[in-house]
Amino acid sequence: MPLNKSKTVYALLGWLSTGSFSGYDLKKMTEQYVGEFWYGSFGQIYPLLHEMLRDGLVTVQTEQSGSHPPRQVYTITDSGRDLFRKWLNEPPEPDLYKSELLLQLFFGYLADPETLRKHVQESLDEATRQLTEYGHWQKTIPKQLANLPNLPYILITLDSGLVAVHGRIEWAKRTLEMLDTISSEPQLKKKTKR
Amino acid sequence: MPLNKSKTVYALLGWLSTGSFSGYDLKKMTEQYVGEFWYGSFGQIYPLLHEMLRDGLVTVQTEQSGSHPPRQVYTITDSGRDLFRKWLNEPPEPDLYKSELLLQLFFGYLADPETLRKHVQESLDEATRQLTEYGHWQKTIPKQLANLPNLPYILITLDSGLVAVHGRIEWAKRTLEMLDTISSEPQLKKKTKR
DNA sequence: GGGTGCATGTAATGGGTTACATGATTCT
DNA sequence: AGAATCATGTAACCCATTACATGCACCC
Repeated sequence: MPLNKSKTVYALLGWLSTGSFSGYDLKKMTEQYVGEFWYGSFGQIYPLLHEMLRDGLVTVQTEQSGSHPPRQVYTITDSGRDLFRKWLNEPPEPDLYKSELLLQLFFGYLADPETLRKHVQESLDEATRQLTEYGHWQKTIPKQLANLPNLPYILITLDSGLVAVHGRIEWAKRTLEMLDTISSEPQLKKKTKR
Repeated sequence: MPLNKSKTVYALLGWLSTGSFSGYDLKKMTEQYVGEFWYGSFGQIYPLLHEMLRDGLVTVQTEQSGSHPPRQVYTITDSGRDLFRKWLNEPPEPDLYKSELLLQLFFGYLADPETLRKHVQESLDEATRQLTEYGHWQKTIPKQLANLPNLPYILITLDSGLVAVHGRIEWAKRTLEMLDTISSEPQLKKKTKR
């Protein structure tokens, strides 16, 4: 249903409206700063940049750098800026969310309770790991990007991640307890046929 | 990166392990009960069912029904049950999440603050609407599905949805306030060139 | 009369991942 | 010595959406 037609173009234009970058840079920055809610592989980004060049949204400068392939550094054009601004003010498509874990839990009565527990535990671990990472961002971002005009907006998206992670941690803990009570209830306990 | 190779097959097998259903039924049930974290279009489900039939995971019975195309009612086979159970105990791939709204907010300093506010407000409205819907489910599901063995598991996934919605509401309210303070700060206020 | 729901299906298109190819440099 | 990082790109594949085709029944 939602979210297609390579909105990733706008992620790239967004970065390019703050400076000139190579495809490699753009991939890395996207991963680091917006990876929680947006991403694109090299196999997607490089062809996209070529299309953007063809459509006059960006220009390239080739930087010879001795070894490895020369850096192709892209710069946004006025027409690229216009398109980007137009998109910024358009209504966003609804979020996209899919979870294999929840699908398994929904039909979980047919699964081995211990295995299920293990997967929820792993989800909790991952969320906890992310929480400490967010704590790190909250400390360093205001210093690193203090000069960028979009600092308050970055903090908004950071907040969104934090709320989501807190929620997942809460839920996972509650779910672990629930799974314990389920598997200890004798009438629901699985038996190998006797 | 994550989540492909039509795990949707398992959503279908999940339902079919509780009874026999047509493609149309499966689409509707999936939408209603697991739509928050899983979905598939008709254009995906019908061909999938044909493949599953070919692979011996299900059988069909054709129900003549006078008007409209005859219902193709699918029943899971033992081999289908085996495959489903195997999947249930396999580690799930990480959740997939994408948000165009957050991407716009991240680069929001270039946007019209009022428009951005409007989109966040719409997200808040949608979340609020979902909250009342969840309240409805919490009341009706225990009665409707009391006989199903997976009731406690359904409540787990419901809880997950509730936590997420509460988080989104919290965040949206906080974000609206933040956007207000940003746009009222004179040094950051946008000006049409004078 | 027109919209919605029932009911199945196919075809075109597109979006995106994964894998591959290449190869020097730097860190462990 | 071997892994990771820098750096760009192409091709195969595949998953999924969208649009289309068909047509009856029911409700407003």
